[in-house]
Amino acid sequence: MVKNKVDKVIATNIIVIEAINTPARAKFGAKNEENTAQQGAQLSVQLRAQLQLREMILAGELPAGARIAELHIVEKLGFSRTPIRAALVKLEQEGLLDALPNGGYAVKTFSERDVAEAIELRGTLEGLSARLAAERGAAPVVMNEARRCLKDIDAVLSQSALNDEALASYVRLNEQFHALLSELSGSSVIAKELERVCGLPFASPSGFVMVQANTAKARDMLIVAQDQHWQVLDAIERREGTRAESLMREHSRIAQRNLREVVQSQTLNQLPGVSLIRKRS
Amino acid sequence: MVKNKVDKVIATNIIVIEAINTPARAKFGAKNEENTAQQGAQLSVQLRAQLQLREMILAGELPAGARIAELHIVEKLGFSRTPIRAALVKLEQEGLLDALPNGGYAVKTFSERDVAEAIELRGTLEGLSARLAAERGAAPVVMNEARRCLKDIDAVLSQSALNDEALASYVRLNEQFHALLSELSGSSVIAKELERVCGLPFASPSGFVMVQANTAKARDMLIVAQDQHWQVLDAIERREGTRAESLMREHSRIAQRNLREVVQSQTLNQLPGVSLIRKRS
DNA sequence: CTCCATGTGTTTGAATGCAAAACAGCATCA
DNA sequence: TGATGCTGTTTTGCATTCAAACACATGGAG
Repeated sequence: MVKNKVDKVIATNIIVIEAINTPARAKFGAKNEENTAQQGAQLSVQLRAQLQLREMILAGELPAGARIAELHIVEKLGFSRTPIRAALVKLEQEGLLDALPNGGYAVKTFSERDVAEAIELRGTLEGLSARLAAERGAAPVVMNEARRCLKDIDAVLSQSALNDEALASYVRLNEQFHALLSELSGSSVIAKELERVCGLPFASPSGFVMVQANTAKARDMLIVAQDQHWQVLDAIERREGTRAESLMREHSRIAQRNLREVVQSQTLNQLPGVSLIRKRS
Repeated sequence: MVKNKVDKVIATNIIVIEAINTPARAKFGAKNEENTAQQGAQLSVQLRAQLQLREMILAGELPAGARIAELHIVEKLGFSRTPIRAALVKLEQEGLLDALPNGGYAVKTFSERDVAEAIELRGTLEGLSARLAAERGAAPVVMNEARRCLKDIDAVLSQSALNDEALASYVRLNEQFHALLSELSGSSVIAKELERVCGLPFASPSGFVMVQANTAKARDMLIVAQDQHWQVLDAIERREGTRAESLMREHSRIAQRNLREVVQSQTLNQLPGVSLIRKRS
């Protein structure tokens, strides 16, 4: 699974942050090309342009708020204008670019408040999904998958100190659980919308998984999150819709807390996506 | 305001239904072209293609679920392939088309359940918006605009029997109020997502406004809805977040009820968009 | 009779050429 | 000195052309 590449940045206070909204969208964009195991080999030019552009934007190579000229991108990526135009349209719909009045695009910037609202939005949608799953009853197979996923997370968290690869496992399993959760409602409409929202920078369920590696505090945070995971499944099983909804909303507030911590510690400009967050509205 | 054209269909039982998701999206698509008063005159070719295509889809001219070949559209609209491709991409992101595995698109079909979920989704998002407005406090100017809008609706509803043009006024004002509501939270992120969801067929706040013209029953329904409008504003003003949220959720269930009635009475196939709703999953 | 292979035609994906519109810079006039 | 108009350059929007992939059909072989 090369796909689950995780960018790690060690900041001053031994804070490890993992931000992985890239894979989620990559899967989305490449939905029809699953047969190509090679990364950049057989994908269509447009898709490659889209992926590379997103990476560049998230890495901050294109200055936030700056106008993007097609020709510059053409020059930079070496593709023709047609697929690049298509990629730009896709990225605009994805929310990473703004369409300018007289043509062209600009790299979108997000205030801290925008990010907070995106997280709130995700919590609300996941809450809706969980409530519907509880009210309608969820498919047993998916429930079993979810339970199994949580058991795996339990196993990862059982160790008292988490190394980098344990953390990577957590992030992967966490993504998986949230994906299963959006499946539990059986609603493709909501699942699609949820997928969209998670594409916004840092709104992804594992957008911030912050760990102060040596202290137990960070692990404790994950323990709390994992308890919420179990309780949500329990609520869904007992058909307690409101409880399930509340739990998912509260669950998303962990990300809110992490967001606050991240913007306070200013040292993290290397993180993919932070360059898009402007300090003050 | 030619833009607010309303398609009216008189069915057997003197049921008048107004469906207007076209103008809302048109405004969205043409956001940067407000200076051009003429309808089809100065708009870019791509935009015209997009609008015409959407109209054709909603009118059912393209068979639901059928594959759309670019060349057919080119032939039909007379534009070149480039702007048509762009329009297709936009319409796919909008949710009216599905991208097929090997290129090309298909007209998306919606089960009754899909539509119900879209409405539920809108209710949830409007609820979130209302709650945030209440918790954070809303901008007084927007609140005043909203109040004024509701007073206008009151005036329309004051007459005991509603003729067609009164109904059209209601629909217009209703759209306006819901737009103001999404503005009240002050969240561009949520507003944007709400706009997206309202683009789905029939998920728009006035997606169904059903009136059995001669009976008082339909007018009473609007009276109820209007009361919810006022109560939401009241809740926001009193900073009662949960109440505001619950009200908007319940408000959306009026649309659910209308949906059920519409699909039961089978006579309405002329309505823009109904052809996309398939009977059984 | 069935199954596989090959060829043709249709369809999308990508590239390039062309024209029009927007922006920047400069010069001229008030 | 400031504002306005003109011109040249850049940039986007649209059309057309070229190439490659897929689907279907037809023919041959087992």
